[in-house]
Amino acid sequence: MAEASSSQPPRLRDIKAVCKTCSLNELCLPVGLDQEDIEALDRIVQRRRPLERGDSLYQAGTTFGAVYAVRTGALKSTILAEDGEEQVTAFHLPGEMLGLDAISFRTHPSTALALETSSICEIPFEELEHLAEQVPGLHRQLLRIMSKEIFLEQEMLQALARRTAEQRLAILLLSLGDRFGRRGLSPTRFLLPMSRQDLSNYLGLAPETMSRLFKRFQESKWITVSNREVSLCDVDALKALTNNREAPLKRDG
Amino acid sequence: MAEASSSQPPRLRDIKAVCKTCSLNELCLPVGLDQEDIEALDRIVQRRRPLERGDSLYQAGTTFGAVYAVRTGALKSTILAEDGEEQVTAFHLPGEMLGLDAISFRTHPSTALALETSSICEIPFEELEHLAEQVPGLHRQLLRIMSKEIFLEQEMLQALARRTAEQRLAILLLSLGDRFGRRGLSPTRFLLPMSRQDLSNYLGLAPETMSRLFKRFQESKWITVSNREVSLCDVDALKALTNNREAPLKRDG
DNA sequence: CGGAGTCTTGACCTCTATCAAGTTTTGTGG
DNA sequence: CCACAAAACTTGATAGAGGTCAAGACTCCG
Repeated sequence: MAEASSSQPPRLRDIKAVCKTCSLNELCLPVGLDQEDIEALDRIVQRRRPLERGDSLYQAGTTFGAVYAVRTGALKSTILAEDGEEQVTAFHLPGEMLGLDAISFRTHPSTALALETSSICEIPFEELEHLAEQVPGLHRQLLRIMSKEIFLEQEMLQALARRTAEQRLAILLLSLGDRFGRRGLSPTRFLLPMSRQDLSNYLGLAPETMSRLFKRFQESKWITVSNREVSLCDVDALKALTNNREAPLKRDG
Repeated sequence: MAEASSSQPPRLRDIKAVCKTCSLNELCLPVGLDQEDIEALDRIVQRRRPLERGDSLYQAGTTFGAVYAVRTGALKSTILAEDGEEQVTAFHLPGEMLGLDAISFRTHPSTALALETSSICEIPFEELEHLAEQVPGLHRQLLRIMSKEIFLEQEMLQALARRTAEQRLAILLLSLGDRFGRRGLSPTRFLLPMSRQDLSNYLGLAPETMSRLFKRFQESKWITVSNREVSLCDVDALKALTNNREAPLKRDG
């Protein structure tokens, strides 16, 4: 993997490092931004001091001012349901953007919390729009990114909504692996940044069910789990699970 | 309710009529488009010949060229799950837009089918983007609309994902009423444009469950149903249902 | 009037939530 | 580094929501 390195200003390197596979990357590449444009984009990206576990990047209800990209660490988005329960609506891994859901109402509908120590890039939205007005193609690229981001999340939700608990877990594990894989990490062996509770909450399951699922998955030799360390041993089996609605789980032992 | 009427060119009236409450309306109003801009926007909007029940507006996999607004009638969006099952992902009522999910990949991820005879406005996306480049503010308005559209759908999915069957139905009925209400129709008494099967499919339930739910809702005096004719008799009760996760359904008789 | 499709109803059974203990891990202060 | 408390996680037993299967009843059309 060739790394662009020394011939570029440091901030730019950051963007590339952070956003190799994330939307920001797409901001630069397909619209043919030249070096100058990229530097302009780079100039508006702010580094923030790292968040500690439990810190919030933004709170639901606060005014929207920027979108964000995760450099390292992980965050969760949560909303407060009408009944007062907290609901995890998304996990954000390195290279991914968050805060896009606030664009329309100029208010964050969700709260973003760091699951572990995380460093974040902040992209002030005013300035991004301003820049986009000057750079042809950047604006439509923004549209495209948003549409995609949203489409993918929607797809995920759809997927989760009608599937059994075990299919949901399979889908999520594969998704996490895939996303870690894009960042150059192992797609089959990773540390879960989130607790079982966050996981089960996200998947719409009881924590107890999560626990039993992990156990079953392990007994079926599909994965290995130890606390937050996960290995996907039989990716094909997991994928097979997600496809057909039948095949509820047959232990052939 | 004052109606703007005769002082405007006919096509423009169409837009206003079609999009009184839909995103297109938002395209015009908040960014301060002047008459000239609105006419330019109006000029790119195409009328299509009406779709009959079962006709498709676009098929999944086909190239994206335009976004659409429903003038009259109703449509459903469906995707083909990996297992070959059709999944209803959305209903589109008069005044609402569809096709936005195709922007990022330039390919329609879903198929749009008319549930009844429907007339549709087509807005070629190329031209819309072109226009947006010339009209300051229109582009960011586009962003906002997309973000909102998507946020709302996401919210709906989230809502459905973790709720009981009966909460899902309550949410959907209220949503339909609300949407009909925005179009000037009764929010409490309307004809369902979709079959029970489509309904249950959309809500992620078995058709049999839908049937039983309608029965229970009726027994509880919350609604009246006769075939596709629905009356919401106790909106408060329905709303109460959607809020708390407890209160599974107590018939106090 | 008849036949296809849609909707309803009933019986049954599985999946997953819930309740209730245990057990392990994590975090804090000595 | 250890001890202890507080979380987090696991495990078992139980019950209920909702899926599935199988008939049966309407509806919509020609």
